[in-house]
Amino acid sequence: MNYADEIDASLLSDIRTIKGSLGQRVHEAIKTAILTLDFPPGANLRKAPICERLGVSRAPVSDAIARLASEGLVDVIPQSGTRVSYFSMSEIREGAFLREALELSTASKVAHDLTEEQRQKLRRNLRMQEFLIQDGDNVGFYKADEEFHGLLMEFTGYVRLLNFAHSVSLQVNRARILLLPTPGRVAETLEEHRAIYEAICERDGPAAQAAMQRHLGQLMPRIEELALERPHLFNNPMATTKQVG
Amino acid sequence: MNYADEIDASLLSDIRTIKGSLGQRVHEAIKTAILTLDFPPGANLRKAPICERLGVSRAPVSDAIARLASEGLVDVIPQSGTRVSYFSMSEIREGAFLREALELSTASKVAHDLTEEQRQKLRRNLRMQEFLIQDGDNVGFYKADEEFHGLLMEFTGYVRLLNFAHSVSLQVNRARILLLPTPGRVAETLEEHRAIYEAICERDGPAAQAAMQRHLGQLMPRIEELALERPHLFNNPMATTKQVG
DNA sequence: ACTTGTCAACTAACATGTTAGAATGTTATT
DNA sequence: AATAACATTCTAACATGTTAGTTGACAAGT
Repeated sequence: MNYADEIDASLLSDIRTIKGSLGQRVHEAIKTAILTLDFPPGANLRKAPICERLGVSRAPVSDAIARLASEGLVDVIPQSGTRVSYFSMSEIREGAFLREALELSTASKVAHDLTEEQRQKLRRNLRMQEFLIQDGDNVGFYKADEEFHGLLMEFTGYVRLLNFAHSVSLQVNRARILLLPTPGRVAETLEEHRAIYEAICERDGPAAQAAMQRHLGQLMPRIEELALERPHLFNNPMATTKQVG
Repeated sequence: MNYADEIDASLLSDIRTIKGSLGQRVHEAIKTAILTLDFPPGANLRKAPICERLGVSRAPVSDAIARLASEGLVDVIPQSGTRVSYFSMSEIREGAFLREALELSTASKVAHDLTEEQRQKLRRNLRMQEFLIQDGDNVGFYKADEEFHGLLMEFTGYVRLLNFAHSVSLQVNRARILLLPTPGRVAETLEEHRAIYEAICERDGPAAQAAMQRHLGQLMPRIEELALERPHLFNNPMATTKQVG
């Protein structure tokens, strides 16, 4: 009854290039493998091959697994084993809700106390987005998009907010990686960013929130589609894979 | 240069009464000691006395400390030691911001899709609050207050939201325990809860958010006062204790 | 007095051995 | 054939030994 859901530890990146303690390095390496689907949902995460591949003992690997469990990327079954967690629409919806909550409050606060210097940084970022679209650089645009939201959170003065937002939307982002970029979407995204920017510049908190809400509201419907197209990545894992090859 | 900031492991509760793995039990016991200030900010958290007191080896204690570190209750100094974290106004302000973000989105969503059954539960809770105030039961009121907010989050259908809210406001709550209940405050609180309830019943999302914001806005000013009254609990720990005995 | 360097003591981080519970396959029983 | 008892084999959880980096005290030099 083994669905070939064993991990291939050779897919783990070399931890010697990562900073921090061994525990942190191992955590980082496994996390990357999970997010890139090298370790697919449902895969059995066994310590022995990981230790062998990375050349470390079980202690730092246990440490890393504990971190992954607290992030929700793996499920530890007591006294039995550890498995890469399936995509869960309920978790993803919840993550999207939490992220929206944080982004809305962020937009409101930044609209309230934006400085001129901060405004210029946003302006520059938007110009960069324009350029990257014209250049057809989708990967670059993705990063600029992330940076736009990161800048807003940075401007709140709450230094932990950005990390927090990342952790709540981790499941959402894991699923988002699977979304193929649709042609017109980048241009729309830019327009939505512009609307947020303009509301903030006018110190209009509610308008900034509304614009942000419209922007974020675009994502979930596309992920809901994904769940129908590739059900084997989601729980319940009993669903058979017939549609997609 | 030791400011008598050594822990007294005998203050740890017996872990035999707690459920879960040893790691979870140890975590729970230490967490309680920190939140009750039995382990004061700045205290050196040494493994040996903890192991001795609880009758366990270092492994589950290390596990517990890792959890505490991820919650921000302790600071691990690599290769050196672990200390109970000081109260940090920046962390507390940030926690309050995050909690507000979650509570506002929660209030809005619940106002949107409240069922009659849910309305009745809120109604019952409010009646209980009234009774407890008349009864002079402050501790009971505190719990009913928590339950009120818990109910709202439960009604969103997002099962992890409540845990999340707890974790973000952990630092806020740790400080809140030190606030002495001021006489008129409970009655005011009840009024604020009522305003939230009524806005929600009228399906008025923005009004529910506004009422929630007024409610939550009462807390931080009192904590800011606390920071001035008892500076030795906060960083920086160099501040001398002269005012309070 | 004020650095600077050495050393001893302490601790987190890591490695490894041990225990006990869960899953799975096998056999015995009906 | 279905099922219940059993045994085998996993693994997480736990215990304990080892390593290496940090800290602080004290001594020596300025």
